Amino acid sequence: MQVNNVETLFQKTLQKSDLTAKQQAVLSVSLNLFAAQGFDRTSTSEIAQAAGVSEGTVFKQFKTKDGILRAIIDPVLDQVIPMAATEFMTEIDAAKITDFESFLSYVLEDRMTFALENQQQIKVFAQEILRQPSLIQALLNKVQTLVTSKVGDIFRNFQASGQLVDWPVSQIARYIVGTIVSYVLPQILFQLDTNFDVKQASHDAAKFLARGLAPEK
Amino acid sequence: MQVNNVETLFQKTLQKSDLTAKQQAVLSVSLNLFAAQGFDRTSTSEIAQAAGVSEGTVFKQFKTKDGILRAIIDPVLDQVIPMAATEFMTEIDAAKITDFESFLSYVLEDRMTFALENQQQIKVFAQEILRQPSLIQALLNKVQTLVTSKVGDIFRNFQASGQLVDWPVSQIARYIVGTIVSYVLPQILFQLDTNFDVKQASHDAAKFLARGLAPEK
Amino acid sequence: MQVNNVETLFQKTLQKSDLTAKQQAVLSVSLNLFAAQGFDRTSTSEIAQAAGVSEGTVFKQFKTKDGILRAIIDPVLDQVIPMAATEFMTEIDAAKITDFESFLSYVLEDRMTFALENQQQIKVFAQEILRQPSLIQALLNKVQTLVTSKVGDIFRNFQASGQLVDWPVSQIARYIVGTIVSYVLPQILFQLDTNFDVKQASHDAAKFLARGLAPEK
Amino acid sequence: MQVNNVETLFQKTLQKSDLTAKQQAVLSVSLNLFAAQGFDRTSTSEIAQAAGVSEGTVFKQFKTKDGILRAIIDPVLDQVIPMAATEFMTEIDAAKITDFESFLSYVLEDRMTFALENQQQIKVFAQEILRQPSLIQALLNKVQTLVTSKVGDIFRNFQASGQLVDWPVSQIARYIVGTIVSYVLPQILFQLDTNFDVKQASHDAAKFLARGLAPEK
DNA sequence: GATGAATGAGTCTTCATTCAT
DNA sequence: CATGAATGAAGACTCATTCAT
Repeated sequence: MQVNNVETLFQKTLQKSDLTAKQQAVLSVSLNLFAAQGFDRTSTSEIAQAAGVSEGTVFKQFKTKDGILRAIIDPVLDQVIPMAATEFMTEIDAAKITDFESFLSYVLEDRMTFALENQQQIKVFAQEILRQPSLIQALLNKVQTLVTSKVGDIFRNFQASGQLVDWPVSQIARYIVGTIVSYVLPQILFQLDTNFDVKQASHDAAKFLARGLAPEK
Repeated sequence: MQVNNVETLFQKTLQKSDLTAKQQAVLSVSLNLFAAQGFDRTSTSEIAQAAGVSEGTVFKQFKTKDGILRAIIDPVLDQVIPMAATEFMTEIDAAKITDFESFLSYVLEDRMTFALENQQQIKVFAQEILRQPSLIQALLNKVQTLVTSKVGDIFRNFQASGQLVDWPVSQIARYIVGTIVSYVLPQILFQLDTNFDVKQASHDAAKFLARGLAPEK
Repeated sequence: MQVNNVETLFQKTLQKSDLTAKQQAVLSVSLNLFAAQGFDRTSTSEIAQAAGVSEGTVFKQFKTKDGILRAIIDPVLDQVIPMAATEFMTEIDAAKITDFESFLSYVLEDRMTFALENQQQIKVFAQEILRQPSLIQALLNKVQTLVTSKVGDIFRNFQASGQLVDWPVSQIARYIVGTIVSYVLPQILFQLDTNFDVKQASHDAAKFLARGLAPEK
Repeated sequence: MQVNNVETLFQKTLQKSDLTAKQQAVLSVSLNLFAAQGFDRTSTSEIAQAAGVSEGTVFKQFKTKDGILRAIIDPVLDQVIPMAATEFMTEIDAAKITDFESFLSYVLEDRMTFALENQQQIKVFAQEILRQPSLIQALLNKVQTLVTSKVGDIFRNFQASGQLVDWPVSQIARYIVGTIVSYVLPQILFQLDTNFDVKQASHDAAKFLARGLAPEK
């Protein structure tokens, strides 16, 4: 399993861009500060100081404070997420898993790991979504064409093989996502970076979901 | 079923307090503004204007802007939530539901309705939690003593009657809460106040949960 | 002769308005600073300091720096100028001067005195006009209806009595204004507040104009 | 009649100087921007962009922003104006005009054309003079030695031939300049580049001035 | 000579908070 | 208790200027 780390991909995106080392530092520092204390509670002078640059430098590149936020969010939305989604779909295909519970276990572990490894970005996104819910639509749009059809196919396969109940795709997806969130959100909120056993958690959750989503006898 | 509406309870709490009409207006307006645009993006002058009072009045009673936030959150935390929890527990007892799926259906409908009727407060809480996760601990602490034992008892009853799998209480609760959230969060974020069928949703979710949490054969 | 002093009228306008003493100080100080060193070269902190108020006070009332400028220019445009024009017209009527050169002498002295007594406002206006010539149109519009017809009547009277050449009103006015400007502008620019003899100047200029504008034999 | 165009002379001066093409572009662009929107409202980065050079280049040659302004004003003051004045004086001499009104007509047309063809420079000068009236003294000083004596001679000639009233030179000059300004200033301010008939205007004004300045009978 | 990233002092503006009336 | 003018610290942002490449 090769989980996609947005952070890593994000860094690569940065380096590909023509940003100088200082500008990259600004973005990197801003991400951390925004995640830790929120966009509104982070001042540009704070960013400048933490990045070791002058305040003018911050604005030279990003024009406005919102520009910094966009410079963090947009590439994730435009490049990282689609890239990660593609990789994820490819993996699933390659894994050729025919047992639904194993499939779930695989998916859950992958996505939980993904979420835990990208807590910062997720926190920034979460804050942003609270004040601008349209963002989630933008995010969904990016993934939709790719995922929807693919996920639909997979679900239909499992339904055909008698392992998945005949409910709408959206409903099934809802329960799966809800379950992932129920594990991941507390971790992110409380920074319980300690001994969270992803393997155990995904195994438990897969068992629960597999049975809740088994076909009605 | 008598769902507890925080808003109503909140208003009652206000009236019991010795706040003047203007002070109550300040709190009421603040709640709406905080929910709609966030605490940091709401200025005290905006509050004053919307409440139809002078800027000085806003501070007369609450001392600071944070004081307003606390005046909104604390009573909910200290009085409303416990009160609601107590009522909820009493209801459950009174309902004397012995069928687990029916029980779930009842609980889910009740809590979904509760959440949908208190979107404002929940949004303010959500924002506040993102920047101060300890709040969730405070909230849990308030409910814990009351709920934990009670919920534990209930779960153990259903386990004893062979309707509920023998997993830890926390894990079972996690799945139930996760499922509720998966229905309620999108509604709150996107303000889809239109035709959301709580009855249908709780019925579907109850079925899913009942099977996912059925004892292993 | 009762020359209208914009400054005095301006002060009266201020006092009639509901501005506090501090806000009036802000306007008064701004007028002087803008005149002395230009709008762009005057910082709001400089204004605050000179007015003996905090910087916040400056913005409390006028919202923006441009708001201060408008608070200086607009009342002059909307109230003072029309008022002054009316008074001026009334005076001319009352004077019942039938000799054209005497009339010119009277008018020139009056307007020169007016200009010299309101150097500050004129300087601010001049600067503003250079970057926003439409202002002059606004000014003309205020005075036009009142003055045009009146001035036209007067000129036509003098033409009828054979004392004024039969040129278009606009051309005649142009020469008169140009002559006034040729005396007044240097005074304002160089602050030669010393011994400028308005009486002598207006007498000389009146003689020049009366002959230049005498009917062709 | 060969009217002197400062712009052309200015360009020649530039080319004579050892400025590179880029530096010349900076000056040329600065002149236009300063005239259009004022010195203070024009940023050096704006100049750099409009001139198609880097921000550093702007300062390489002229050291400071004020340096650019001086690089525009000084050559005009030091070389262009004197050169133009000399040419003008030579022309007048060569024209050998003995009729005062014809003389005025010639001079007025020449200077009006000059002013209209150099609106940009004049606007920059006007702005600069408002904040630094000493500039006008500098300008006068440049022209004075040359013009004063010459103009004095010419006036005295016309006075001797009984065509010009016996007033001080400064007063006569004042009326002539005032009349020119009364025609030219509105044109420059309102950019009425359309059909302004210089010939007609100078003819009208010459007639007015000739009579206003005729000797007293 | 030319570049443009970097600088940091300075600008306008906002806002929570105070206090005399 | 209520008012709203006043405060001043802090914020986002601009811009002339420098300097290493």
